[in-house]
Amino acid sequence: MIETGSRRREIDEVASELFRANGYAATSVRDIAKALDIQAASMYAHVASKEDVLWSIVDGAATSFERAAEAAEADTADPVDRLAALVEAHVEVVTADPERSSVFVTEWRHLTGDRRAAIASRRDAYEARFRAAVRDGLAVGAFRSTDPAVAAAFILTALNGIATWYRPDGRLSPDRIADHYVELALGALTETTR
Amino acid sequence: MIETGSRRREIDEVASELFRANGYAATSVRDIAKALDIQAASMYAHVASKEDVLWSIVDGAATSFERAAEAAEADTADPVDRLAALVEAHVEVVTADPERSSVFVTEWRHLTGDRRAAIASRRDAYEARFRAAVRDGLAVGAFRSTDPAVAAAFILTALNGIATWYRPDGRLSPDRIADHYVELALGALTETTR
DNA sequence: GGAGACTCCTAACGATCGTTAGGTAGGAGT
DNA sequence: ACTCCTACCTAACGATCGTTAGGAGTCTCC
Repeated sequence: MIETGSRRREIDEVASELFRANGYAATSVRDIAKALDIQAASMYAHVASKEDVLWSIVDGAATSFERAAEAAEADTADPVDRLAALVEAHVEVVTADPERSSVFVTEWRHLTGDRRAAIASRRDAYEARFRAAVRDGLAVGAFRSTDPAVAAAFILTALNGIATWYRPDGRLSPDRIADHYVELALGALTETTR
Repeated sequence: MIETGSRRREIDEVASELFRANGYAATSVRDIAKALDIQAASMYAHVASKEDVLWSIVDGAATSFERAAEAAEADTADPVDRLAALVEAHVEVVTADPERSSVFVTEWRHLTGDRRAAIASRRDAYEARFRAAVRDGLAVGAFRSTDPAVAAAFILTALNGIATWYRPDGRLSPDRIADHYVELALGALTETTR
């Protein structure tokens, strides 16, 4: 077998940090091994290939986002509340594991073949949740007239940016960031007094 | 000399496309040369190193953003109008050259030494323009109470996302995108009726 | 105490990387 | 005619890449 052991998890952790800091292509297997104080060849007792490490990280992050979004949508019927819950859930996932999230957002394109296609469509399905919330909000007259695709892209890219700059020891707690982003995202869509 | 000739500009164009599509680290000098139908070694008649190509692209893009922001700020005294002008200018620069802009946003970290530090501080100065507009808008009571740093990051990362998905032959014209984003960005900050 | 899983080692493979050396052909300016 | 410049070539350099082969300790469970 090749997928067991706690070492496997350490590899993902260390690799996430390196991939976020330097990018997947600029990080060598020897870099990851060095951070674990082992030889590069020893990596292959735990992993079949470098791309497998990326896949494991990206797949795990994608699953986290999907599960959080599902839970957020489950107990909110109102479109506005649903969008707020989606934003909050996204912030929570990102801040809970910024390395993994950042790699998911920026490095998934280095996957090849079926895996890349699978992530591309899962990303699209995830974005569709936001588009649907915007569309439904428009339908009930809660949001100012706008293009759902543009609005969803606006909000989602803003959310993904958090993965780049967030640091656990920073000035802002995950909760405060979530509050801010919910306010900003909903504010962008609701009627203004101007 | 090494910096003249129109071939030099073609290198930047082709390299921008490849860097945006595959990333700097995953793009070889031979890839760029192949797209120009020349040998890899022939690249070095025009360019001193691979990093020089990245620098030329990133420096050019940074200058474009700086100039556009300066012009946008020049003829707008009101903070709200100024933020709107900054957003509009940013969208214009991105849509005018999405490849270059995308490389600027995502690949600048592969620069090394002084160049990397210089771009980091220029990026920060650029972001400071947005923070200042938000802060000034708060001061005159035009914006809902918020954290200027968070709000600026929110808007800027949303703006930078355009570089990733925008295609000149897409559904939306640069003008329509600019209008949408101005509306969304200002809406995020101004008082709502809720 | 033997088996099997887990972890890591040294050594090396072929491929590809950025880059340099040295040379050639054609055009422009004198 | 001569020289310079631009633009490209072939050939090759040392380094580094992801990965494989083959072996060996340590641990747990029967």
